[in-house]
Amino acid sequence: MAINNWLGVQTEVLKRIHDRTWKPGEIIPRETDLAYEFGCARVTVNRALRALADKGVLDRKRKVGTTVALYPTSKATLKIPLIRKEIQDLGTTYNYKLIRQSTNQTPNEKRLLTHFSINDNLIYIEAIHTSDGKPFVIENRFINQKIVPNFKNQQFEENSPNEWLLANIPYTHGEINFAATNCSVDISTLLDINPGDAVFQVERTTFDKEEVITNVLLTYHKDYRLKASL
Amino acid sequence: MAINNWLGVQTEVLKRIHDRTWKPGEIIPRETDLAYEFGCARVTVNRALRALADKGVLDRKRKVGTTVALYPTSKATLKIPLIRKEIQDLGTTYNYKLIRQSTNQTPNEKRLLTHFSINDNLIYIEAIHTSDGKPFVIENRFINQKIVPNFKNQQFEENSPNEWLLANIPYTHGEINFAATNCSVDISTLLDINPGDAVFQVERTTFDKEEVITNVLLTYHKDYRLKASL
DNA sequence: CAGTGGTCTAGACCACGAG
DNA sequence: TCGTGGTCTAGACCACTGC
Repeated sequence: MAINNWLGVQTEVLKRIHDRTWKPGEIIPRETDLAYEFGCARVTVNRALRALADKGVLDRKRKVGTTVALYPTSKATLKIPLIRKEIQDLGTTYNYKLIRQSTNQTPNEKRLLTHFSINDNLIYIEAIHTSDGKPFVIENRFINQKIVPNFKNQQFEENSPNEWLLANIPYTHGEINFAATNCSVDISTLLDINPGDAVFQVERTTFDKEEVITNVLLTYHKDYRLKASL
Repeated sequence: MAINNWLGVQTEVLKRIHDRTWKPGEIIPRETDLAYEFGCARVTVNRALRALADKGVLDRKRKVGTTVALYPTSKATLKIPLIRKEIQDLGTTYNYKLIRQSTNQTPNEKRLLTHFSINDNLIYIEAIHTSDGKPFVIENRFINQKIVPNFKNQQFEENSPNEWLLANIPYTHGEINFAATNCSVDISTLLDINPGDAVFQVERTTFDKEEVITNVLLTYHKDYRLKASL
């Protein structure tokens, strides 16, 4: 009869939320009581409830207790795969091509000034990733030149800077923005679509503590869908 | 000298990954050894490493050991707030207005057939959420009529169906899709933008086990940005 | 101050999976 | 087979927070 593993406890708790034994906003029994009821250690109950609180299903507060969250739709997990892997997972052939590369750039777009200062030296890279030869996404990337001291011009000729950065430059955190834009003439030519077509853009900035490592703008082909799960 | 809490262990591990004592792809010492080195219990090390594995920083495999992930950019957390809360957090006034509502609809769009079967009875709702009176997002929602047995026509006159569903209909999981589209004439009129402008769309479907509860398509005003963190 | 969750410990056994 | 992470237990003390 005893539930003696944390996943079992989690399932039972979810069941009770689900059948409305415990309703949204209501307080549920304290860990000690649940442990007694389930016939397991309090730590086991704690692990189960903590996991649910992480997911946003429960709210926990010391001294007050654990309540069923009023609005559990709070968090979604988004897997951000390597572009190469994303394309290969579609069963198609991946290809990377460098379009343009330059050094000693200064931030020349508004969005960059959020992250870089006006005198920063940046490496600029423009590249395209293709799936079975068809344009998949355009990459516009700025890299803080300080963090690539021995930069060579051949560096990103063959390989995506993203993969090189991930393997060589550790980061502490990052920001991502998603948006929709009417695509410019330049981009539409590269993606082989019409100017003005709506395209999905992802802007990602990664940091090493306070310092910006890189800022990248990815402009996807127009039928791209990003998926996540709740 | 001892590190005797899991956050401390986590910090130390991150430090070593960061200063490249442990490089991407490399195996790190086993839990027992780290516990001995840090002077704490193995469970404490386990908790720290498990948390990092959840974040995608480490890969763990039984019998093999723990390795530093090659491509740590794997997961981002995305907070999906209530629209009302999102608007109120901007410091603006929130308003909800029902545009149209009908019952006994059948799935009439391709995307719906992924989730509903052709004979399902659905409630359809079209509504607009405004921020200081300006259009913010259009909501097109289908609700499985089976799960709202006592549906009244006034139900969503004053309040967003989303909030009602969250508080009253429990769900087990959901899917989210993000896309960019050129907006239609109808939508552009509602959002007060030009037809063809690129708009950000979020399609969300929630399930109660295998059964679909609701499918909603949110079409945001054109300058909307969705943010997430790594 | 007192009640609740948060965490640590030492030892034990289990489950997966590489060889 | 057997090494590694995964988990459980019982008991203890800590930390936050409402009263």
